[in-house]
Amino acid sequence: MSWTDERVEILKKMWGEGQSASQIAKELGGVTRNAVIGKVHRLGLSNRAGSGGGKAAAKKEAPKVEAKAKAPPRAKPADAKPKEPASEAKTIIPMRKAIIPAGQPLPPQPSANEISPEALAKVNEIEKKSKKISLMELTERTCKWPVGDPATEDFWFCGLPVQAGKPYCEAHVGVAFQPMSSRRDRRR
DNA sequence: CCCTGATTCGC
DNA sequence: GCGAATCAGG
Repeated sequence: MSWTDERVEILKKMWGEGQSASQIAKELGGVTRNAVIGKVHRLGLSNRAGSGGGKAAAKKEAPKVEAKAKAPPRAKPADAKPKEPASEAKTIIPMRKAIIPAGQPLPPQPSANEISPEALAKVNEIEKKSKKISLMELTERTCKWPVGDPATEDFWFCGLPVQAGKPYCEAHVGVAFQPMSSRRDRRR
């Protein structure tokens, strides 16, 4: 496949809409996300926040001139801390009080100190689908949200896949961490 | 592990 | 110009 005008247009459009490179690649077909990213760069629109008139694109220099040989030195931290989730903690629901050091800006203060009903409903749903894994089955990419009573057999961990470095699945993240604000409006 | 974009460099 | 391999991060 080659970058025809049409394909480039689609690329520009989708990239402008904030679509990810992989999504664009998938849409276009015949190209990988790397190809898309490469093209984006070549087109000079890598920075989605195009400098509309001013060239303030001062990025940090990356003097990494690695030899292109083989066997790159992969850093392996080998760091594994299983944390300590269940322990006489029936109600682990993190309640975020006002533990903010005074004198801070606190820009987005939505005065909503409750867990959104949506999030709760979501949790109820996913808990049905939860994998009910045990403590030992927890990995870095399984939701560590505890469900049930640790003192009984009715206890398990959600176990659903987490996304980024978060300890919980998407739904539980929503309950654990108060969203800065309800984001129900989408710009488009 | 999944994902994201950024960069390099042989082609 | 192209994009796989790699890097860097969530």
